[in-house]
Amino acid sequence: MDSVTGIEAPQLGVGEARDDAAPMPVETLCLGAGTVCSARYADTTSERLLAAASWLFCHAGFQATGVDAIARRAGTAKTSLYKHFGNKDGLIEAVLEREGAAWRSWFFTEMGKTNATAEGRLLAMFDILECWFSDPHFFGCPFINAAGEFDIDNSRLRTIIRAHKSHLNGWVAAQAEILGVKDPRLTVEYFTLLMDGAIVAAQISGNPEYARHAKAMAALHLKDSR
Amino acid sequence: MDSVTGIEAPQLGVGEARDDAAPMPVETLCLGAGTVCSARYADTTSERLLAAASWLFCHAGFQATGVDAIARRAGTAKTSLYKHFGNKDGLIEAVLEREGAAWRSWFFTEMGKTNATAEGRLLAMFDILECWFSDPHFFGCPFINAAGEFDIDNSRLRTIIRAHKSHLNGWVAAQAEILGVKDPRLTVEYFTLLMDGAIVAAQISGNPEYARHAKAMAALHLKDSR
DNA sequence: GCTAGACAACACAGATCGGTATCTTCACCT
DNA sequence: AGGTGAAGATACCGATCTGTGTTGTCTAGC
Repeated sequence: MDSVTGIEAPQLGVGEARDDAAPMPVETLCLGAGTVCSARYADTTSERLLAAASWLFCHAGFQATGVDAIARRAGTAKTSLYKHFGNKDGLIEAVLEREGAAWRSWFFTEMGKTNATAEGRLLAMFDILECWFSDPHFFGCPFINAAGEFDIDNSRLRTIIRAHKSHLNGWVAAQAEILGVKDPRLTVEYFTLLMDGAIVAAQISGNPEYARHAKAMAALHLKDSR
Repeated sequence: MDSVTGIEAPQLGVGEARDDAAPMPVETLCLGAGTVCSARYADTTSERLLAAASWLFCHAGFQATGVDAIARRAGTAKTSLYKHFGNKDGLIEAVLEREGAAWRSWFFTEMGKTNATAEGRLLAMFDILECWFSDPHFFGCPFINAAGEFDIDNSRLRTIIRAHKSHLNGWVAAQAEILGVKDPRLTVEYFTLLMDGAIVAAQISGNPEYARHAKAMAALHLKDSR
C-alpha cells in the first residue's frame, strides 16, 4: 500500500448498477456505482458479498440492511457470509475499508491525470468531487453516513473513518507544504470542512454545484494564506 | 409561526440527559441535549414520546431504534405511540419537525442577543454553532443523519429536511441583502456548505473548532463579495 | 481415483421487529 | 352517580432479524 495515498491498487474499470432481485456477476462499488468511481474486482465469493453489501448499505442504510438480503443479492449462501466475515459488524468494517480504498484509488488516479502545480492540484480536488456528485447513483459518503448512523462511541468504526480521512489529509498537507501556505495544518482542516460540506450539501440538495462553491472558497483561502 | 424563522415558540429551559432504563419526567431535545439547546415542553404523553424518540433516534439511529424501546423510555404504553402518531414513520416525521422547530427557536433566540450589523450577525452564526458543537451530547444534525440513513427517494422526509434548511437560508439571504453582497443567492449556498461542513467535521472529529474555521471562511467570502 | 476444502441449500433457533386487539384503570365533566 | 375519553397493561400476530448446524455438491490438488 502507498503510505501517502493508502491505495491497495484495485483495477479500475466499468461496473454497472443492478437491482436487488438478481445476483450480479461483476460487482460495483457503493461510491459512485454508476460511471464515475467503480472498480472491477475478482469475481470471488467474498468480493460478491462485499459488493452486494456496499450497494445495500449505501442505499438502505447499514442497520436496516439484513444479512439475508445481502447474501441473496450476492447470489451466495448466508453461511459464506459468516465464514468470510464472522458477523455483520465484520462485514460492515470490511465494506467501509474496501470502499475507502477504492475511493482513494479512483481519486488519486484522477488526480494523477492533472498536470498542475500544487495549487492547481488542491483546487482540482473539487472538480473530481463534482464528477462524483454528478453520478446518478451518488448517495453521499458512506463514512459520513456511517458516522451519523452509529453511536459516537463505536470506536472500531470511528477508527476506520478517521483513517480514511487522514489518508486524504496527508495528501492535502503535502500539497499545502509544497505550495508554502502559512499554516498547512489549518489548510488541511479548511479542506476537510469544505469537502464534507460539499458532500453533504450535494447529497441533500441533489445539486453537484456545491463542489464548485467549495472550490471557490478553497481558492479564496489559498490566496489569503500566502 | 414566524414566517422567516419558522419558530413555534417552545419555552427554553434546562433539560437533563437520562439513560435508556428509566423514564424521564421532563424531556430533552436531541439537538444538544445537555445545556446548549434544550427545551422544556409540557409533560404530556405525546411530548414524552417525542422526546424519548428524539434521544434514541439520534443516539442509535432511526432504523435501529424500535418502538418498544421508545415507549419504554417514554414510560408510556406502545398503544399510546400508535394512537398519537399512527406508525413509526409518523413518529419520525414528528420528531424531525419538533427538533427543527426547537433548534431554530434556540438558534434565533441566541441570534437575537447579538446587537450587531448584518455582517456581524452572519458571522455570529458560527459562534452559536460552536456552542452547539461543544455540548457533550452533540451527535451531529438529525436532518443530515436522517438524509444519510434513508434512501434518496423518501420524499416526505426530504421535504421536512429541506423545509428546515430553507428557513435558515431565508434568514441568511435576508442578512446578505441587507449587507449588500454581490450575489445573495451565492452567499446562501456558501453558508449552507460551511454550516453542513462544520457540523459533519465536528461530529466526526469531536472537535468544535470547525465552527471557527467555517467562520473564517465565511468572513473571507463576505469580504470578497462586496 | 481419492481427499480436502469451498460453497450452496435448507432448516432452524431465539430474539426482535412493527403493529393490533382487548381489557382495565383513572381522571375529569356534567 | 354516571358517563366519557385518554392512556396503561398485556397478550398476541406475522414477519424479519442475526446467527448456527447439517447435508449435499462441486472442484482442485495429489
